[in-house]
Amino acid sequence: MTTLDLAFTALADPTRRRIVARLTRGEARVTDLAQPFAMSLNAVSKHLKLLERAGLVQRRRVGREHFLRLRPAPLRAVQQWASRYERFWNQRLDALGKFLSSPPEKGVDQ
Amino acid sequence: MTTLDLAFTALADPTRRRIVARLTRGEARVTDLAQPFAMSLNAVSKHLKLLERAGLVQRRRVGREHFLRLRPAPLRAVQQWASRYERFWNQRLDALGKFLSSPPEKGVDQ
DNA sequence: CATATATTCAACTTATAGGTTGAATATATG
DNA sequence: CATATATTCAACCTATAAGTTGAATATATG
Repeated sequence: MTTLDLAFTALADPTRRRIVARLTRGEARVTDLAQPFAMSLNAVSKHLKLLERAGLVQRRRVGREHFLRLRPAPLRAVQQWASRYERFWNQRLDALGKFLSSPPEKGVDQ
Repeated sequence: MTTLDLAFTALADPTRRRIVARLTRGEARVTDLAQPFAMSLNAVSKHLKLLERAGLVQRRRVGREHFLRLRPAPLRAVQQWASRYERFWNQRLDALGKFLSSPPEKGVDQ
C-alpha cells in the first residue's frame, strides 16, 4: 500500500480524524486519547495502530506510557493530491470550453 | 456516514483515484473507464458505485451507455479538511513554542 | 513483594471492501 | 426478430476494518 492509500484509509474513520484533531493540542497518551470516546481502550489502541501505519502519528514510550504525536507529512500529501483538482471546483460553467481544450493529464496519481 | 467518511473511503483505493484522475479529461463511459485496468468490468462498476456514493462522480444515462463525470465538491472538502493542518507541516522546530502557546482547537472535524 | 496502572496481544464477531463468475436487463443494429 | 453491446444484479470468496472481552506484559507504587 502506498502512502496515499494508507493515509486515506486512516482518515476515513471519524474517530481517527478526531484523534488527529486532538493531537494538534500536543502529545497525548493512549488513555488520554481514548477518554472522549464511548468505546473500549482496545478499540482506540487499534485506531492508533492504523494512524501509526499511515505515518500520521509517532509513538514515544516513557515507562509504561505511550505518548503519541502528530506527524503531518501524510496530511500534506493528501492536501496536495486533492489540490490538483482545485481548478475543477473553481471553474465557472462559462470556463468549460477552456477546460475541455486544455492538454490531457499525464501521470496523475501513483 | 458523513461526506468526509465517504470521500476518504472512496479515495483510499488507487483504482478509484486513477478513475478520478481520468475523469479530469472529461466524461467517460463505464467501459472506457474500465479499459486501463486488469480487472473485470464488474469490479470497475463497483468502484464507480463507491465514487457515486461519495458524490465524486455523477452518472448520466444515454440509452444503454452510462456517462460518468467528476463532481469536485468532495475533493474540495478533503482539501479543506487537510488544509487545517497546514501550519503543522510548515512550522519550523523553533516555532514549536508558539504552537504550544496557541489556544486549543474548538469543534474540529464533524 | 503485592497491587494498581498503562498498554498490547489474542481470539472472536460482524460488516464491508474488492474481486470473481454467471445471469439478467436494456438498448442498438443487421 | 435475432443478435450484439453496455451495464447491472446476484451469489460467492477472501481480506480487513471495527468493535468486543479476557489475558498477558511491563512499569509504578504502597
